[in-house]
Amino acid sequence: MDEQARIMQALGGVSLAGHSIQGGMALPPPHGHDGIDDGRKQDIGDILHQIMTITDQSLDEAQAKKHGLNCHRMKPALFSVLCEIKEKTGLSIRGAQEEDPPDPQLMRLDNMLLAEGVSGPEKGGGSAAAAAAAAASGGASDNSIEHSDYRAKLTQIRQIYHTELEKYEQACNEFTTHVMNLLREQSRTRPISPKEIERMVGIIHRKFSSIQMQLKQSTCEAVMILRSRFLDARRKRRNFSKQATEILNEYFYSHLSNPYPSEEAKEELAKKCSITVSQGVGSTITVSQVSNWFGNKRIRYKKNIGKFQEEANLYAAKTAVTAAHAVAAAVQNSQTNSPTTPNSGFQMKDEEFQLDSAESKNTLLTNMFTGSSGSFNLPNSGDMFLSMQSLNGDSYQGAQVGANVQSQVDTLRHVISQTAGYSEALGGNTMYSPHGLNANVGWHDTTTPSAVISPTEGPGSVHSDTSN
DNA sequence: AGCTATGATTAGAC
DNA sequence: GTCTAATCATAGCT
Repeated sequence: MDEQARIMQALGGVSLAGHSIQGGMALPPPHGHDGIDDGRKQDIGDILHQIMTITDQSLDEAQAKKHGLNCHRMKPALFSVLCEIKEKTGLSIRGAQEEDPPDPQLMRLDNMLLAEGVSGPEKGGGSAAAAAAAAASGGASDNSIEHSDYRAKLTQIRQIYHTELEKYEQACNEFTTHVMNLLREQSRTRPISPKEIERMVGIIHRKFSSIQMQLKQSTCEAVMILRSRFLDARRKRRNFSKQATEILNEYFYSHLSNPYPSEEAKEELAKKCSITVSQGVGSTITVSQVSNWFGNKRIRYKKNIGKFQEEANLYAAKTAVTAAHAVAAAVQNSQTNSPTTPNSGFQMKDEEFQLDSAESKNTLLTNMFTGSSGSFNLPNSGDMFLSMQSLNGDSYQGAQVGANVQSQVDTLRHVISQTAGYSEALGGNTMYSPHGLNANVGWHDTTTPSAVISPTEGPGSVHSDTSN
C-alpha cells in the first residue's frame, strides 16, 4: 500500500520528470510540446489505476484487463519506468551484494577434497592419501589389505560425492532455467528487467552453492572418519604368529649380548617372519614391526629378566643344539681336513644332544667346557669370555662352518651363565650373575667386553649390527 | 569382568 | 635417524 502510493507518486510526479515518459517511450507526438498535456496525464492515471486495482478484480476480469494493458501502446514505456523505479527503490538490491569473494571455508573444503583425491582427477585418487596416512602412522606402508580397503571406501565416497554434486548441479540448472522462464514470462506483466533476472540467477546459484558446501563438508567429514578408522585399524594390535615370535625370539636370545639387529637383519627377519606367516594366517610383518618388537623386547627383558628366564633358557637351549651341531660338524670337518690335528677334546656326536630338557642340555654344555661332569664352579665372567674366545679361536677358526658363530657363542655363553647362576645361588636366585648381567643386559654399556663380539658370522646368519 | 601379554605410539635424549 | 621408557589399547586367557 505504501509501495503503491510511492509508485503512484513517482509516476505521477517528480520521478516522471526525470524519466520523461515521452522520452522513454518516444511515443505520441511530443513534437513541439515541452510537457505532457492534461489528457495524456489522465490517460496514464487511468492506466495506473487499472494496474493497481487489477488484483482486486476477478481472475477473468483481470485476465482481460491484463491483456488490454499488455497491448497498450504505453506499456513498454511504463515497464521501463517501473523497472527503473524498482531499481532505485532498492527492492531488488536485497541479496545482490557485490560479487562475493571466494569463501575461505569453501576453499579449505575444496583443497581438502582435492588432497584426499575425492575431487580432482580420477586416477590415483586416494592411494596417495592412503600412503600418506600409512606413512603418518609409523612408516609401515605395505599393509595391502587395509590399504585397498581404504581405497575402496574412498572411491565409494568419491562416487557418492560426484553423483550428488552432479545432481545438485542439474537441479540448480533446472531450477535456474525454470525461474528464468518464469521471470521472463512475468516480465510481461511485472517490472522485471533482464538485470534483475540475472541477479536472481546469481541468488539461486549462491543458494545452491551453499548446499554444495554442505555436501562438501559432509564428504570431508566422511573422509576424515574413514581416515581415522584406517589409522585406528593400523593401531589395532594383532598378535604375531607363533612362528614369527619364535624367529624373533631366537634372534633375540642368540644375540643377547647385542640385540640390535641392523637394518638388513631386520629386513631379513621381517621377510622370514612373513614367509612363515603367509603359510598360516595373518598379515605380513614389516621392518618397523620388527623394530617395535625388538624395542619392546629389550625394554621388557631388561625390566624383568627373571620373568624371561625360562624363555631365555628355552631359546638358548634350542639354539645351543644348533650350535653344538655346528661345532660337531666343524670338529669333524677339521678332523677330516687335517687328520694330524690333535683331538681338541670336543668329541661330540649327535646322539649326545638328543636330550629333552633344557636343563640337561645346560649341564651337558657346562660339562663340555669344564671337562667335568661334577659341579661347575664358574670362573669369573672374564675367564668365561676368555674360554669362549679360545673356543672360538681354537675350534672355529679355519673350519668352514656355515653357522652363525656369534649367535652360537652368545647362546653357549648364556647357557653357561645360567648354569653358573644356578650353582652360585643354589638354585634360589635365577638371575644372572652380576657379571653376566652386565655383559648381557648392559647393552649400551661401553664396558661390555668387546671380546664378546665375535667378528665372524656365517653366511647363513642374519647379520647383526655390532656397531651398537 | 579382570587380568596379563603384547604390538603400537609417543616424548625426549642422543 | 635410532634408542629408551612410559604409555595406550587391544588380544586372549581365566
